[in-house]
Amino acid sequence: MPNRKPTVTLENPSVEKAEAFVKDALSERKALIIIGNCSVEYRGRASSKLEPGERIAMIKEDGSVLVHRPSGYEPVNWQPPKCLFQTRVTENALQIRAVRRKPPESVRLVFDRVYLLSALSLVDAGEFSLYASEEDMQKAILIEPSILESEFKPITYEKKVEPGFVDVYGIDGNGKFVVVEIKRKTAGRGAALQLARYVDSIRGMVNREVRGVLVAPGLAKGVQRLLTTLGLDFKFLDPRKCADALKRSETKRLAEFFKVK
Amino acid sequence: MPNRKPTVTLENPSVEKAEAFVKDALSERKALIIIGNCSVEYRGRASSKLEPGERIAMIKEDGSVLVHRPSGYEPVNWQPPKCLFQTRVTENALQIRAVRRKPPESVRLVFDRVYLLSALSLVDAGEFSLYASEEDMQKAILIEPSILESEFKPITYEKKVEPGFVDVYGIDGNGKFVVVEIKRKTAGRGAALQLARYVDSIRGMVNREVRGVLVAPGLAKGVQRLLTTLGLDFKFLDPRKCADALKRSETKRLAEFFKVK
DNA sequence: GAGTGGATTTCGCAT
DNA sequence: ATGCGAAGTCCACTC
Repeated sequence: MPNRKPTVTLENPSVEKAEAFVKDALSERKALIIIGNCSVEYRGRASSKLEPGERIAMIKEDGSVLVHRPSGYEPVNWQPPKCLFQTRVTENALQIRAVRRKPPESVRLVFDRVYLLSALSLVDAGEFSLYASEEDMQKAILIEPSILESEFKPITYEKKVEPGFVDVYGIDGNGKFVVVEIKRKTAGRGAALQLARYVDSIRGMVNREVRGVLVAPGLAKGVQRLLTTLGLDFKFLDPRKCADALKRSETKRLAEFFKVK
Repeated sequence: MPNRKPTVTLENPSVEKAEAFVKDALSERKALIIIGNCSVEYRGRASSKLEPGERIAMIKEDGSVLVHRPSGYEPVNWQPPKCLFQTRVTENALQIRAVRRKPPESVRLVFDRVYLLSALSLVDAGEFSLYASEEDMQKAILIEPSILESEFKPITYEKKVEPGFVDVYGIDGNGKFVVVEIKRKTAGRGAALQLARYVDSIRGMVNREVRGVLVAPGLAKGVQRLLTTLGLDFKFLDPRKCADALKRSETKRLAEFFKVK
């Protein structure tokens, strides 16, 4: 397509022009942005009424609908994908009804004024990848302990109150007790000191040698040295790798493992 | 403001023009829509990377950010309100960073092409009211049984598998057992027949007279007659009224009542 | 400020 | 198709 136009825009159209434009865009399965003064009614699992005001409405290619106020992260009204649309002009207002079955519900937008209308033909094949959160890193280690170190056997795990730390306890190949401290970002001095405290407190409780391992995708400057001083180990672990490990493990096994939680 | 302009729009601006426009809009706390080819990176509780593609980005007056692909109800990337922004041009691309503390996270949008840019000064004071869902109607009756009928005492309630029906059981002022069938919309023949079946099955289990009451904001044509034939009662109950009842009852009491669930 | 429960949750995955 | 659990859930409200 040499002459594709990603956006076709109309400013301050008459209600009639807007109707034609919207009908056209919807029939071509284009995404649509409508900015104007509107009221909204919803009927379905619940009901709602939104008194007139200036908002941003978005209809997407898959038939989802979003009505956004000028503030707030969440849409004030919406409809999930696969809606069917009905557009018409009533009492000099542009009316759009979005209906879906299962569950049966509908949203009706009534614009008495349209400021901006834009039909979008967007091409988006970009891959989206979400890397592991801290909790996921913990999961990955529990499921595939070898990503920490070969022969490592996790015993128990714990979710700490303090943000930024999630722990795993286990036994290493030499029978030593291992305390694992996980950090999803570059670990600073605080992480090392925190871990040192845990190791110390556990030394008094366990009848074995105790090792401390700091797990993170990187170390801040000087922390490596601090770790050595404190007698702690460090294991480089990229969240991406954890994400991979989680993907590898069948979800089933994962679910079973964590349903105790 | 006699000459307010709700939307100021720029089509296919150069990256430099876009930068100036965005900085301006952000400094004036305007809402902003940016449509173009972009990649997105997120770092925070987790991390994510979104490869380039054509998307709709929205920055709202409260500093929330939404990045929408042309399909899907949910934003692919986002940031809740109260973000701080940083805008600049790097390698001929418009870069916008939205940062927030607590939790510390950031989203970076990089547009190498902007198709449409619109700064919005929207006025939206319209009130939003959400009326009761079917479950809410049930709650309302349990909390304030008098909205069903005076002297009604709920005993137990049940959430049915079938969509569209939620039940309450109780005793009325004459000591009769009452089966309540709730419907949030105009009740049809099916509702009446369904209720009749329940009443019948319960008559065999309870050592009292059993009444059936259909609760709904309206009846389809001919259903009133059917109810009479089946010996069932009808109670008009507007979801709005239930919503009011819920609002009246302190949330505390409500929470306590339903934490058993 | 942290913890808790609800949502027109939505979404994905297993049954 | 249905049900169950997770989410960068978000959000409102209690402690």
